[in-house]
Amino acid sequence: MGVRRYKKSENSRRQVVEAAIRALAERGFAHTSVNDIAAAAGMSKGAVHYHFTRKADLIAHVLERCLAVTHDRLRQAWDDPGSPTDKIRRALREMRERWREGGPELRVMADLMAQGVHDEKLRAPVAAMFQKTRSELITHLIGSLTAMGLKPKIPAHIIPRLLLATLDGLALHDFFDPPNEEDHEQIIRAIEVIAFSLFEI
Amino acid sequence: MGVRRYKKSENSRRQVVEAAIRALAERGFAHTSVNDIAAAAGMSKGAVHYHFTRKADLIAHVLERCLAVTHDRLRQAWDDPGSPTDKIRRALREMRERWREGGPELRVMADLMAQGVHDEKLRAPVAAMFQKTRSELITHLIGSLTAMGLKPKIPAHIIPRLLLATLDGLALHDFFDPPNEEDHEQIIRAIEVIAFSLFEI
Amino acid sequence: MGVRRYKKSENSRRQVVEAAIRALAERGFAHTSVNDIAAAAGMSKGAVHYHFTRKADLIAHVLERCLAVTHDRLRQAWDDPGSPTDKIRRALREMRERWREGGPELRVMADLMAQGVHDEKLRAPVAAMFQKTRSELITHLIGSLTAMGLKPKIPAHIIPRLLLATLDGLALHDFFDPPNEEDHEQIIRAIEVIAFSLFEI
Amino acid sequence: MGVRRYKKSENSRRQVVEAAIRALAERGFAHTSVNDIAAAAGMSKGAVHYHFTRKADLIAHVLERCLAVTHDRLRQAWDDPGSPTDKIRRALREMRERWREGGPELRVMADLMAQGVHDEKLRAPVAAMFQKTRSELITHLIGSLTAMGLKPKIPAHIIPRLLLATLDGLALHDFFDPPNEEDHEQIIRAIEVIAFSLFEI
DNA sequence: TATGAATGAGCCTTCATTCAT
DNA sequence: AATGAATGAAGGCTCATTCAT
Repeated sequence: MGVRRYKKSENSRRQVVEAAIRALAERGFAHTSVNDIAAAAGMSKGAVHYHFTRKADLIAHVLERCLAVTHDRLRQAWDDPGSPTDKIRRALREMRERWREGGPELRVMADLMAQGVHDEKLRAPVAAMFQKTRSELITHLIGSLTAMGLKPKIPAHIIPRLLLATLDGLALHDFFDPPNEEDHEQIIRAIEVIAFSLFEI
Repeated sequence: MGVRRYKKSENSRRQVVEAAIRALAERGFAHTSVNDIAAAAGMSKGAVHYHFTRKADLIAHVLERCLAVTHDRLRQAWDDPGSPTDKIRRALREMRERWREGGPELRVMADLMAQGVHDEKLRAPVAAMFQKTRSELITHLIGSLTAMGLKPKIPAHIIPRLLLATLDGLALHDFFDPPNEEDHEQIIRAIEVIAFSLFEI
Repeated sequence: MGVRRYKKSENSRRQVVEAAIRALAERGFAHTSVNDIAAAAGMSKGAVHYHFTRKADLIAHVLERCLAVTHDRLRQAWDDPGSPTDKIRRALREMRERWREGGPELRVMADLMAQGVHDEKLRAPVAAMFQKTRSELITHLIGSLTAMGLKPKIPAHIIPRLLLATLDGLALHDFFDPPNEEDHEQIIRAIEVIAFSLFEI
Repeated sequence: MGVRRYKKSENSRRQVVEAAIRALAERGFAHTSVNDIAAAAGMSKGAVHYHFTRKADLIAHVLERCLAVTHDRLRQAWDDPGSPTDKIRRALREMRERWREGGPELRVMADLMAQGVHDEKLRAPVAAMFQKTRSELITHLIGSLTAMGLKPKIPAHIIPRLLLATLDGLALHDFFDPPNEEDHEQIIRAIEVIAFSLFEI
């Protein structure tokens, strides 16, 4: 009952966050004002600030949401049946595909990542995002790989950093200079090679 | 006298561009105003606008310059003597180190990328930068590796994309969540593992 | 039931007024939002506006209340026992001390004055406050002094104005440039000198 | 020549300050926006900010100017010929008169004084104003009085504080509850009594 | 060629006020 | 009687751009 009372607000908050993601994906952080977000959400600027006192608050929630969406998809890919090798292949492929389609969440994440280099307010949430993603990956991927009897050649906690960095970096390069379909396939294969190269056979 | 005047202008333009690079590296595109650039150049704001009517014009010239400088340094690093394996190791290490310092290049690059994602005018020069860097790498690195009798497991032109993406991605991750000294060493080792894993032994 | 409802409303109104005084004393009119007052009253912003449609309404009631409270305290201070000279000394000292703490009164007073200077609606109540305080003082202080056989050198009704003005003025000066302990003592002595100088010996 | 270059700017700055005084006198600090000041100065908001980066900067200059005007008048009153007693009488009278006419400068000073109680940014400049006024007074008044062979009953540096506080306090009371002409005369006489009471005969 | 002055649009934020419930 | 949600008007400030000199 008490909860009911906040339902409407929760809906509005969600609306704002989703509108923000849309707006940010389209114009980028540097060119998206609170006004733009309000317009995208079909609200007044004041309403946006009612829900998120500072723009930074909103951005933090945006990142959180982006992360959640990303993780959901990853988890789903992982939870589908198959051998560990299949899972790894599927997960890497899935992540790479997601970047490629350039869905709003990814664009936003990439944008905020780059902006965060110079914007102190963005730094903390972006760092948090990175850490969460890594710990997610370490749980699934590394667990499975070692379960397969593969022994990492380098400290296990380094591996997610390396793989995610590779995927993130590829995403950026792809954005500016998209590979053709064939190259794309080769790149995915190469990622697999890389991933397995980090383990003793 | 007419010539002189022209020359003076050219000098001033260069001054402005160089000052802009310094300013952008320090504060980032989003936080660098024309005023900042003017101050860095020891000129008035009006003077900057005299040389570059729009801020975007100036940025384009900044990009051009950055590219040239970056390539010069890369080539130099490569041209130092040593066996091919040494060269590769040194080059990877070199690139990684440069990123790590968080020097001007990273910041300017990050800006360009972020801006380029949403600014069509910047997209082309950024893409050009990526391509040039790759072709640079392909010439040297792959050449050396194959000269060593190593046969790539994947199409050779994919390899620079992969390696550079990895380095770029790592740079970003490092920025937000710097690894300790030990992890850093492991990461470099891992990069080498990755690099050589792309070739048949 | 009808009565009850009315009563409850009165209580709430009082709560709001008291919370407003607390909030205003702490942050000052210019920096106290309806939200702050609502928070101080443990209510919602909407509730405050239910009781006082305009913020100005509320402020008017705050003034009224402040006046009453201030006078009560003054009277109490005066009614303590002692010789007339003692009373005067004690009263002056008392008033000065109260000002010195920089307590709520000073802040509320400062607000009223500042607001009153430019807000016609507030002018009348502020003037009333001044007049009441003066007539209060004239009744007690002057009464006592003449009872002591002291004859004023200037019309008696001027004296409270002068003394209160001095105290008010000193309070402001002290606020911005607090005297050290020794100077403070000297100032109190000087006030006494001043007070008695207005009478024939 | 180099000086000429800044003439125009100096003029504009002065214009802004004077417009600010007018606007502040009319509406009070709390209700005067940078926009209002710009309008009063016949400029754009941007122009005002060009000359005074922060509103606080402008206010500081406003206070300075108010002070200067006030001091000029005081000095003039003081420099006119006459015996020291005459000078003192004339100076006190002059100061009191000035408050009474309620010229813009005085209104502004009173307003900022009161606002300063709650506004940290205003505090410093207001405090500076108080100190300057006091040191001005101490130079003239006390010097003359002691030159007359009058020995202060209280430490000399306290005297300006006391006198100015009295005058400031009276000004505030007068504003809200103006005395009639006769009382006004009595008040001036009383101030003289007070001033001389602080010295041994 | 270069400058100081000025502009105007836009940004984030605050806040009194209104309103449906 | 009271609340949470939403609004819209300012407010201070930044900044690319223009312009007379």
